[in-house]
Amino acid sequence: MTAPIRQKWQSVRDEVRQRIHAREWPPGALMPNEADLATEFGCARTTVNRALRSLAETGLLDRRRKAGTRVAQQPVAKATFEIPVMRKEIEARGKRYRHELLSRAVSVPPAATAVAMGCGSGAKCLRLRALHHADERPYALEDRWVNLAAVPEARNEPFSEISANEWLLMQVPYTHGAIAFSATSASNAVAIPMGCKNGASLFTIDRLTWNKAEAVTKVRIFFQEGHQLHTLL
Amino acid sequence: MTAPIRQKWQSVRDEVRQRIHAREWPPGALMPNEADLATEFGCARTTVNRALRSLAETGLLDRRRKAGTRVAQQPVAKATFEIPVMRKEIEARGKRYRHELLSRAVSVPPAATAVAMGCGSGAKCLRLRALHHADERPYALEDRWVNLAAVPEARNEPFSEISANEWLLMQVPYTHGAIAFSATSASNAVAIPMGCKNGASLFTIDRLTWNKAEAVTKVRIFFQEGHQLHTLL
DNA sequence: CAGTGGTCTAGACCACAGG
DNA sequence: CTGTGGTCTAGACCACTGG
Repeated sequence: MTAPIRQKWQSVRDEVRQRIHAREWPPGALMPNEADLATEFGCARTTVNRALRSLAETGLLDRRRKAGTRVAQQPVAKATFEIPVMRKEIEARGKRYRHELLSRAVSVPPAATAVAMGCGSGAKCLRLRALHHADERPYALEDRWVNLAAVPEARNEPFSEISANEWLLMQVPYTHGAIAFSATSASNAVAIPMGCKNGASLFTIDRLTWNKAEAVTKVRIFFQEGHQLHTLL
Repeated sequence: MTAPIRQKWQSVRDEVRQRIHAREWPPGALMPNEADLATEFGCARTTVNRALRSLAETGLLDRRRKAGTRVAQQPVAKATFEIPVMRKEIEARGKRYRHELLSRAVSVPPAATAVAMGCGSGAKCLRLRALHHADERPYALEDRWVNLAAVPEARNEPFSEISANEWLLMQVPYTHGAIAFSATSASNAVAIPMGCKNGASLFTIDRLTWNKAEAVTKVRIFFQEGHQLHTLL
């Protein structure tokens, strides 16, 4: 069923992976060098290099100059998650998306937030709280701070029609960010709009976004009870 | 402070990223083709290809044959997490690691588990429950099913000294797997060994591991209250 | 059909770190 | 010092797909 792999570097990658799984090259073993493998596989060294590099990126191989390439002793699992725009995530599940702005106000964030964003302790930020609905059922609650020093245009944007989630992506480029996953217990302020019990266990994403040296936005998203984030290894 | 980038493909990647952030190539815009960029940057097309490929992998670019390379309209954030062996994770935080086996029994898993693992409904599995301690405080609770048809050696392994986590990694290769993150509410069976309140909100990882067409193990790990999983974007 | 990205090659030079 | 991976090049052919 699966189409045969035509690309040579993928064949090499698969063959190497195969040998590792077959214990031909057990964990910790030193593999032949690139030039020898290229000869054996009848291809250019560049091709072997690409294959081995891709395996090293997944953590299966450990490569060092002069020391050579070794099979990792304890491969560290690397899981890559895609964090799509909320609208797309919901529509991809075949549900209808709706965005509801709960509150919008300019204020000075609490000290902990200001520190995390690295903006002055008296800096004005725009705070937005919004619900993302899937088929009219609350799917996620978003609690966001937007740094007005970095994004002055946000002051004039109502965010009633378009979610801050999407608006920021369109308007403001970002250079880097940090993200954290955790589990939190629903407080009243969260449980009431979400329609879940107080104390319910909610999957939570915290995300901080920067543009150069300036924090753009900090957002915490609470997902409805039972929400899971999946991926393949 | 940061060492200058010597590799040309990284310079090209950074320059392209720069232009995108500067709106020189706004979202949706069509970029010049590889050959033209190679001329402009004074390098081989291969080098440009590697730079653009790396940007496409992070979701910033959208590349299609004949259609060319475009800046993504809504870059999908991709977060990569490393899921290390529990021992290393704890020791990396400067804490002392200890593994405690709570129970070990051979039995037939519940239907839902058997289905998820794709083993026959009457298949014998080894069930292990264990605590991972950090400085003698419960750090995570592991609830695992090991498919004895795939790993018969596990029947004779006590798992008192070495955790199943590490033993399986050493003994059994795997070809692929699935992983899911969620938030669960601590039942009594979890809360008591973990020393947290019943109903506490716990970050939870479910992981299913396969070797070829055979399920090797299914594990659910509950982390102590407040646990976070971090990464950079 | 034809333009674009995807890949492969043979050869070269270099940075790094082991011995 | 020397072997190894990391990178770069110039050129080539190919697969895919938009027009």
